Amino acid sequence: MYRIVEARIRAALREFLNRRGIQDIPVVTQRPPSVAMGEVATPMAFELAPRLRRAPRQIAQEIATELAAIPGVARVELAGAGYVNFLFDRAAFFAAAFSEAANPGGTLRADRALAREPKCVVEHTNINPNKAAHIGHLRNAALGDTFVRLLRRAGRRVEVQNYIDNTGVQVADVVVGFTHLENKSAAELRSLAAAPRFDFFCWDLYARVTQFFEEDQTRLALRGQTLAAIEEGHGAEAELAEIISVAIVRCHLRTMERLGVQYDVLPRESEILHLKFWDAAFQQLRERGAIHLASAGKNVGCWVMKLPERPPGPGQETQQFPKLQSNPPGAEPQETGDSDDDAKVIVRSNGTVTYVGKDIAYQLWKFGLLGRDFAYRRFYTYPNGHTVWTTTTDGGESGAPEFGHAADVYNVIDTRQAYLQKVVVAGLRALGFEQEAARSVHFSYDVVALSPRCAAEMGYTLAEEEMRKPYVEVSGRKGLGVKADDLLDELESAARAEVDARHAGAPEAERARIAHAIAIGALRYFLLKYTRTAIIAFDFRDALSFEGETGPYCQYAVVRARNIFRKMAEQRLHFSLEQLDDAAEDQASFKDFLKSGEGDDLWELALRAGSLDAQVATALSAQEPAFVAKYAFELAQAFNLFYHHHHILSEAHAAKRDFLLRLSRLVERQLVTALDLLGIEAPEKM
RNA sequence: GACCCUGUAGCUCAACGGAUAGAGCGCCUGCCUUCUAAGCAGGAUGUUGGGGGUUCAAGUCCCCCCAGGGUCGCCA
Repeated sequence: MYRIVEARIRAALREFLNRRGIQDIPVVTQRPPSVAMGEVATPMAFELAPRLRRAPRQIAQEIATELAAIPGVARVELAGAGYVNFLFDRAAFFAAAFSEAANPGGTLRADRALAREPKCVVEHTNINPNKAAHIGHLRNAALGDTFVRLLRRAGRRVEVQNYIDNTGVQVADVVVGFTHLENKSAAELRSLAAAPRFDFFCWDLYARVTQFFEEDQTRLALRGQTLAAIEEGHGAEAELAEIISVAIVRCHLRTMERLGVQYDVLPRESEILHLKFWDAAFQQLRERGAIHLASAGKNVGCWVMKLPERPPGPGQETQQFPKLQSNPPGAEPQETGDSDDDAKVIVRSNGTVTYVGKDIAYQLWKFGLLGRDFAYRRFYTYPNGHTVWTTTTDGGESGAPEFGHAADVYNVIDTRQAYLQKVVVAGLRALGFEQEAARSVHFSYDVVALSPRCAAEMGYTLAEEEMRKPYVEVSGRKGLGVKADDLLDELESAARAEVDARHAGAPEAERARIAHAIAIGALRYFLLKYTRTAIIAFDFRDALSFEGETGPYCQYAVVRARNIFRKMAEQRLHFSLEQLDDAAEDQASFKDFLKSGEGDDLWELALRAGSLDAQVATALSAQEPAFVAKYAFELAQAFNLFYHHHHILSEAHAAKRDFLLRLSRLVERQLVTALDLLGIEAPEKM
C-alpha cells in the first residue's frame, strides 16, 4: 500500500516541476526519520534552490501550498531547512492495507492474461552433475528461486531453467573414477546409482580421482580420451557418463526439493552438442563478422571474438554493468586488427568449441534467436503436480510447453564468471541483437566460503597462511565443502530437538513437518540475509542458529499471531475470523487508535506491515532478495515488540481489542507473504 | 599490469546522495501461573581503511594512496 501513496506523491511533485518547466531534476522521496514527521518526505527544495534563486524553505512552502489534495495524504508540513513532509491519513492507509493483504492474489494475474505476458527466463543452480551439491550451490538456488518468486509476485511470467553440463570435464573425471579406480561395469554402476546417496559416493570418488591425477600427470590423458568419448556420445564411457549424470541430477532435484526449489526445464549440454546448436550459432557469428579466424599470434588457427573497448550503444550496458564507464569521453578508438592475442577464443585450433561458445548458442536459444529447438521429455513430476522437462535428441514427448523465447534472461551465476557473461552479451551485441543484449542480466553474487575454524572442524588441515585468512574457498575437487544434504540433516535434527522439547505430545509426523519448516527457514534466511556482494564465510554456529536475525525468529512471530487467533476462537469472542477480516464497518474507530502521539507505536507497526509492496518493488529493481529478508525480520521484530506491549485478548476496551486483533491479522498476512517470497513456510506451531 | 568486488561497533553484516550511521551475535543485568521465553527490556563500543575533491548535504559520487579477495585459459 505504501508504494501506491508514495507514487501519488511523486506524481504530484512531478506535476509541480512540470508547471515550472523543469524536466532535468529528479523527483526524490524518502522516509522521514520518525513517523511524527510523516511517512514520505522530499528534499527537492534543496536542489531547486539555486535554480529558482530562492531559499529552500521558501520553495518548500510553495510546494506545500501548491500541491492539490493527494488521496491518502492528510497533511503536508515543512521541516528543517527545506524538507517537505507528507503525513498519511493513517486510518485510511490501515483500511486499505488490510483489504489489500486480504487479497493476496490481487497482484497475480489471471492465467490467460499471464500467458500473454513477456517471459522471463531465470537460469540458476547449474550444478555439475558429478557429485553432491554443497552450500555454495544452495546459495545460488536460494537466490535464484527467491528472485523467481519476486518476479512472479510482480506479475511476470517466469521460466526456470537449470542447465546441466553433462558432457564436461567434471563428469568425465568421475567416469575415470568408476572405470579405473572402481572397475565398474555399466550394469554395476546402474545399481550403484540407484542406491541412496549416490551423490555422496561420487563426492568422495571425485576427490580420489583428483588425487589419482596428481600422483601421475600422464594419467590426465585418460580424462582427455573420456571427455572426447562423452562428447561423441557413443560407447561405454558415454553410457557411464549418462548413467552418472542422470542419477546425480535426480539427487540434486531431491536436495533442492527439500528447500522448496523447483524447475521447469533442464537443458543439457549433450543436446546442445548433438542437435548442432553450435553450428547454427557459429554460422550466425561468422556471417555477421562477430568472430574471425586468427591468422597470426598466439591464437593462430582459432576463431576468436574481440571485445569492444566500450559498449557501442548509447550506454545501455551501464544498466547491467554499473560503474563500468572506465574511459573518459574522447578516448581513442581502439587500435584494431593488429593482434588477436587479447581476443577471446571461441573455437579452438583443433575445431572444438569452448564453453563460452556453447553459452552463446544457449543464450541465443533462450531468446528464440537460434532458429533451432530441443526435443523434450518429462524428467520428473513434483508432488504438487508440476513437471520438470529435460532435453532430448530423438523426437521427444508431446505436451511440452514452449520453452525459451524469453524477453528477459537472468543468469544466476557467481561473480567469478562475470567476464564470461560479458563475452556472451558481447556476442549477442556483435550479432546485432542489441535489445536482447541489453536484456541479458548477469545476476551476480559472491561465493560461499568456509571460515577457517569451520574448515578445521571438518577435519581439513590448513596451512598457516590459510588459517590467517578470513575464509577458505570451497573445493569440490579436494572434497572440501559442506554438503547440502548433510547441512539440511543437521538443521532438521537440531530443529527436531527443539520441537520435541516443546511439543512432546504432538504426533511424530507433525513434529517432523515443523522441524523441516524450521530447518528450511533457518537455512534459506541465512543464505538470503546477506547482500549479493557479500562473501559468506560459512560457520555452523551461525547457520544453525534459530535465534536473533534468523528465519525461525520470523516464523515464530507468525506463530504468535496465529496463537492469538486460535485462542480467540476458543474463547468464542463476539466475532469470528471472517468477521475480523471484514473490517469495513469499523473503520471509524481506527482513527482513534492510530492517532498521532499515543497511537504512534501502533501506527509504526501498521505502516511497516503496509509497506511490503514498496519493499518488494525495491528488491526487484535492485535484484536484491536480501531486502525482503531484512523486511521480514524488521516486521517480525516490530510485531514482537507490539506483542510484548499489548495483551490483546485481555484488552478491556472491546473496540480497541478488535483493532489490535486486526492489526495482528495484517501483520500475520504480510509476514506470511514476505516469508513465502523467501521460500519459507510458517508452521502452525513451533 | 588491467579490470571487478570489499574495507562501517570486539565479531558477522545493514544503511534509493539527505534529517541523530543501525541490526544480529558475543558480553553483563533483569523478566516465564499470562495470547508458549525460538521472546522482551536495559547496559556501550564508531576518526565509516587514509588523504584530497564535488555538493546546500558524502559511509554513499570523483581522484590518489593502503589492505584483502576475485577475474583476465585453445578449463568449465
